[in-house]
Amino acid sequence: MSADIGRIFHALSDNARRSMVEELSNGPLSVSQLAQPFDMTLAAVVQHVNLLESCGLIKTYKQGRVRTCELETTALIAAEKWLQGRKRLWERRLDRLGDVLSED
Amino acid sequence: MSADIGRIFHALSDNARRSMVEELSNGPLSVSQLAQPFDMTLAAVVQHVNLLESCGLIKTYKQGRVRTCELETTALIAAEKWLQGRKRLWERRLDRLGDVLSED
DNA sequence: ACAATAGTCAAGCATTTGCTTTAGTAAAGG
DNA sequence: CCTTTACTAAAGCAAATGCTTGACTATTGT
Repeated sequence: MSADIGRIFHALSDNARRSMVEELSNGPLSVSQLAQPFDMTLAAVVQHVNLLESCGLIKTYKQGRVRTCELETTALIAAEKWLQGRKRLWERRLDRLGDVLSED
Repeated sequence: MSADIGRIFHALSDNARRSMVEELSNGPLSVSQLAQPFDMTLAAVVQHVNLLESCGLIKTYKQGRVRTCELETTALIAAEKWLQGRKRLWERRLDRLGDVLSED
């Protein structure tokens, strides 16, 4: 569970993979379509796609010879929740601190 | 701006650094205190702290010989916003798709 | 049947990452 | 003053990462 969070953040730390996720948030694309904006081999793009799928950021299905990639929100939500959790703890602490300071 | 997002995600992709952020969300700690739970040299922890600070996840100030680390929410919020943005686009697209399908 | 398209697999390679060790500096405490 | 504490800076190293190339498979179009 919390080990997966690391893999999600790692996936999103790469500029190319983050761009791919951005493209896919506008709708599904084939691997070749996804590869088009990038100055790298199709083989490299496939490796990125595999990594994105393995950590649950995208889902893919193949029909005929074309593999279609589609965004999956579950990993996105998991990462969001982790960030919110840290922020919430921090803010709650500041609130308690404020309470103590405003005592008379 | 969007280049920084990559550095934030990269910082959070490491288990040790993510644990440090988790610890710091409960309140500020000195570098030595922060290092205590980890099976690694202080020098290694300092390197993590430097990286966390350089991408805006934490803030540090030194007084005497002790350097205190404190969580900063700005980077946390930036990452959260990016994730929300992707999720929102994707969900809006699903909504439009639903509208088209429910036409009579 | 033959070629073009779409993707896959494996090996190899330069760079980056996460550490370590060693050698320092500066502030506190006895 | 001398030692301990808290951290820092630099060099080095093994493992991981992001690519490439080359060879290959499976589907589609002519």
